[in-house]
Amino acid sequence: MTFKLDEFLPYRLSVAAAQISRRFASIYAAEAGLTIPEWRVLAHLAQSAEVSVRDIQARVNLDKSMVSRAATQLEEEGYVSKSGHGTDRRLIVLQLTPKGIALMQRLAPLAEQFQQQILTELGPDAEALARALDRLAQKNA
Amino acid sequence: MTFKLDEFLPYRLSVAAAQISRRFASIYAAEAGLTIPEWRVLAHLAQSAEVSVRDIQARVNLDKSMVSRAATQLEEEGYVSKSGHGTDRRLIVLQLTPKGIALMQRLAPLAEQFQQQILTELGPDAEALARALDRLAQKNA
DNA sequence: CTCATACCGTTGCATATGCAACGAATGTGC
DNA sequence: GCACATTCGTTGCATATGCAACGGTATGAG
Repeated sequence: MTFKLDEFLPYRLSVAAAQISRRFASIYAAEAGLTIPEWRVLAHLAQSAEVSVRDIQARVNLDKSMVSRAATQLEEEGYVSKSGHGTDRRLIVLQLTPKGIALMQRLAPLAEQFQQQILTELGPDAEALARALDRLAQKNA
Repeated sequence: MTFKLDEFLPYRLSVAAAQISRRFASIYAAEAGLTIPEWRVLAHLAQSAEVSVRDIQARVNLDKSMVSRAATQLEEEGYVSKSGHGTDRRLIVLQLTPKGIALMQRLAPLAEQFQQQILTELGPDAEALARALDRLAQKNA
């Protein structure tokens, strides 16, 4: 039996990602009581202004039901507003409220700081990791 | 608002890992009807001979309840045997049955082939990615 | 020896997740 | 203009997941 799980790339990638997600999740959970899907939707809106549920779903690798529920939750908490699209009434336009913008301004530095810490841990291989993730994202598009 | 989710490392790592896991999961699901925890337990036993639930839990970043359920399922399917530990009767010794070994001999080449495909997609950055994952694993130990 | 404490694996339970179906709306072929 | 297929977001539901508590066992202090 020659197979070594410890040397299997998909496995190691999965473990590393889960651990890092968990570490960071504890940060924004403590700071704002957000779940992972909520954080992603919020952060995506911060970079994309006005988007539909479908736009987020496509980019974030999150089921649309999850995006929908996260958006509803964020709306109830006052961070996000939902409005109808002008010409296509199937679409919903999501955007941050002032309160949502304020929250992101509080969270962005924490995210930046966390990322910086990871980059430091990675050292010289950080750049190659970034390129590798780009390649994987493209191949799975 | 300057935060860019697309450039946020934890997020990109998580998306990439989820996509790859999903791709590979479809392979062993089709081949043997295994779930992700089952695959991990099986693969871990393939490299570690006799281990307890706790050993697996510690290495695989999987809740012990999940390991326990996966082990029970694998036992029912005849891939794994459970036996009592000689001196410490709290422990359970898990090991592959001949049927389990045969299954791993069938799956290992598929895993190898899949990994090879990923490495090809990654190109020259594959090595750096491996080193980066090593560093992350150490930091989170 | 005895009691308190810690550990192991299992199980119950509340929550999270993903798939499928649905109503509403739009687009398409004829 | 009209059926028919497709898309959007929501919701129902079955399953997966993670935490906490439990019974059983071992360990350590006194």
